[in-house]
Amino acid sequence: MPDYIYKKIADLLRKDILSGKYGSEDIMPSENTLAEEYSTSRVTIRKSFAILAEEGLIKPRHGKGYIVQHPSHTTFELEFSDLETGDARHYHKITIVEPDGDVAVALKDRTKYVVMTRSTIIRNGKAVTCDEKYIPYRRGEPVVEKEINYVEFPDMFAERFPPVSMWVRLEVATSAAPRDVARLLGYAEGQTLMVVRRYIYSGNAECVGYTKRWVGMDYGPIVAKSGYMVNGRL
Amino acid sequence: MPDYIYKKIADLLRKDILSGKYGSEDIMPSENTLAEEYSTSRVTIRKSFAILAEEGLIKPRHGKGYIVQHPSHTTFELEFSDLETGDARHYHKITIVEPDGDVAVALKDRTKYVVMTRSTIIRNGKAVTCDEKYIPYRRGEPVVEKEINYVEFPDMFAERFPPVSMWVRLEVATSAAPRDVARLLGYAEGQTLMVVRRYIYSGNAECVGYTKRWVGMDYGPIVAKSGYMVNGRL
DNA sequence: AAGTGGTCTAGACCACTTC
DNA sequence: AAGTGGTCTAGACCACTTT
Repeated sequence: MPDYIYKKIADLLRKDILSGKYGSEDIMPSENTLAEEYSTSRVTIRKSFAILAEEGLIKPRHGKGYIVQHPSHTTFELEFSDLETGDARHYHKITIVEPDGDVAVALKDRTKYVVMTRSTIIRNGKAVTCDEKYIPYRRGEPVVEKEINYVEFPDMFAERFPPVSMWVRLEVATSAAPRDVARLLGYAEGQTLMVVRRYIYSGNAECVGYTKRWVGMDYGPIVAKSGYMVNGRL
Repeated sequence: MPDYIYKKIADLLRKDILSGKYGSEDIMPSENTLAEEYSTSRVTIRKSFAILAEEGLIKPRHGKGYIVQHPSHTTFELEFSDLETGDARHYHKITIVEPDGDVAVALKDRTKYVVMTRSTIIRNGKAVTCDEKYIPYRRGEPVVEKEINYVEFPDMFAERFPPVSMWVRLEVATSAAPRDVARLLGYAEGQTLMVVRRYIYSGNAECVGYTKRWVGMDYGPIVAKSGYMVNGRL
């Protein structure tokens, strides 16, 4: 829609890269050359190049020029949130337990007690995941009401930590379902299921939360995407 | 090291956001205000804001101002490549087969024959994954030598498609291991294993390749990361 | 020495939002 | 009408790379 100069030029240059006119390791025309060619200022050309650089198509080299770099497709973007659109969540259990096994390892035995929340995601009337959340227990805090209201993790910790200083490690693996989980999802005990684990770390590298999602066969795969987009479309 | 003005100001503003001085939904001081405050030009302030916007900490609103946005940690970055450092790859089989089952679905029955390559990744003397690759067969092309030499997918297709116009869909799920796979990885037939599938699409949305990785228990989890980085460190 | 990208300035006009 | 971000210009000086 907009006839912005920098955008137009970026589109033209991108096309030249995608079409193969400029191949990998080639050096693009210089900023000054293009500024003159398109009768515009150098700043505008820089803005066009900044777009392509952001997209990973070129890489600037001081004193040399912009070098064409075709992407290698080894980095993927994965979307994963607690709330999936159209799904319902059922809460089954909220208890205070002593951490053991992977929970103790994840939270590094920092606290004697953790709040454990167990819930399932219901899709088409069937439980497709079994989610467990473990949060260090703090004496004197009202537990049940709080935990049940917060579904998204960042909110959960908003009052304890500045949310922006947290980060999450996500793991996907398989594991044998324990009795409770198997029953909720309708499988035999010991059935191998996909498990998504999340470790929530605070800014000072402390693990302040741990979640485990047992994924049923009906849930579908975990999906990630990679590659080069044009106009927001792959 | 560098005492660039725009970087310094970006650091100061970031600190103010992380410390909570500016909370979510707050409006940052205007470009003109900050330009005067720091005795610099508006363009330089814009550059500082551009950094924070790129990091996802603020969002510009035309006519209003820059609005603080604390990240929600639902997007993860996943690294996945054929070559893992320190691992060896053994090739077991290269055949030309008629696609059926998931292979036929993935490649949409576009070709009568596909080249199937089966290999395993060896770690500490043990097969930890079983990888299968399916590529549409083109009559008259030298198959075996080519396929065995190319391990990374982008290279594999470099001569057929401009690599930059490709993208990859990655799926993680579980599935029962067939006989051949189970034998190679040392499990019983039918054992549930984690499976990573990749669909390689060309620019015109055609699926031009399909890979399946059966992941053994010793391989470790698929890992992704999310969160806010400062100075390249989480 | 010449050319490149990297930073920075001091203006200008426009589109959008709020009062 | 006033303030905001969005675009754009025509210069300037610097650091780096190549010749």
